[in-house]
Amino acid sequence: MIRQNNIFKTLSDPNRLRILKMLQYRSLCVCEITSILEIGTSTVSSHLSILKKDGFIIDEKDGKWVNYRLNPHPSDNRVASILNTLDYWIADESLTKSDKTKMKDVDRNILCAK
Amino acid sequence: MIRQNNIFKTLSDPNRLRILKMLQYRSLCVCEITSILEIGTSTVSSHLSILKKDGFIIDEKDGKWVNYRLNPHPSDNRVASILNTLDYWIADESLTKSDKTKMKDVDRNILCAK
DNA sequence: CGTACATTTCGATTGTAATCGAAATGAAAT
DNA sequence: ATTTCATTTCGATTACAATCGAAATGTACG
Repeated sequence: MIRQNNIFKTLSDPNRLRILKMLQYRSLCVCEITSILEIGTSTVSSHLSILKKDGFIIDEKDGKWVNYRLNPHPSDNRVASILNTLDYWIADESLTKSDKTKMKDVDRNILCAK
Repeated sequence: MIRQNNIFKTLSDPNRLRILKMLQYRSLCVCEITSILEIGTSTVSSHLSILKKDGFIIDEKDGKWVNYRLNPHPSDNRVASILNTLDYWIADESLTKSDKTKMKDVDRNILCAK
């Protein structure tokens, strides 16, 4: 099997879907996402680079932080379609709901300093 | 990670996408699909059961054959959306084009008898 | 009912993606 | 410029999905 440039592949991972749902509400830095998903920082970074490669998200440097947010102008129509109707495609189940709750309490200044 | 009832997961495999594209044109039995994809029969059967489980396709018994075709009435709205605009979501690249060509020459009566 | 044959199920193998921890990178501040 | 700290990259491990071949199932037909 040859090519693997499949947006469905990118959307097939539950943690990547959780990230997209979180970024609906506001942009987040890597350490915030790490704290909410409770997986390793390097794993989160890897997921973010996959989402970025396909144009689902963009990154913005802010000092020592890197903020990620949903891409407002995706070049791929299909990516734009998904992002415009994210709640239609990705159901709001218990996990994404609790992620949302956690987002309110997350503070990168407290959180990310070990 | 808990749940894995993800239609994107189902759509993430290239062979399953090829199957959906082929079924756009007409229904096919397992041995025809096997011959076109050039992978094992049991593998094809497994892909078909995954596509069926999520409601992308249905099966119809026809004697010793089982014909598979696109589900005309999916209960999941997202599945219906994908199937209604399949060419939008799945680009028609070289592989799916050659699959289409092969479909014309495939005859289950010649093909499936070893 | 027994043979033929399409399909499915099962068990094992292989390939690939997700994950982790450590090391490297890069930016800010002292 | 050196330290601090967020992030990324790298290498290795683990988990899971795709694949295969063999055995089981089910249906038609003689």
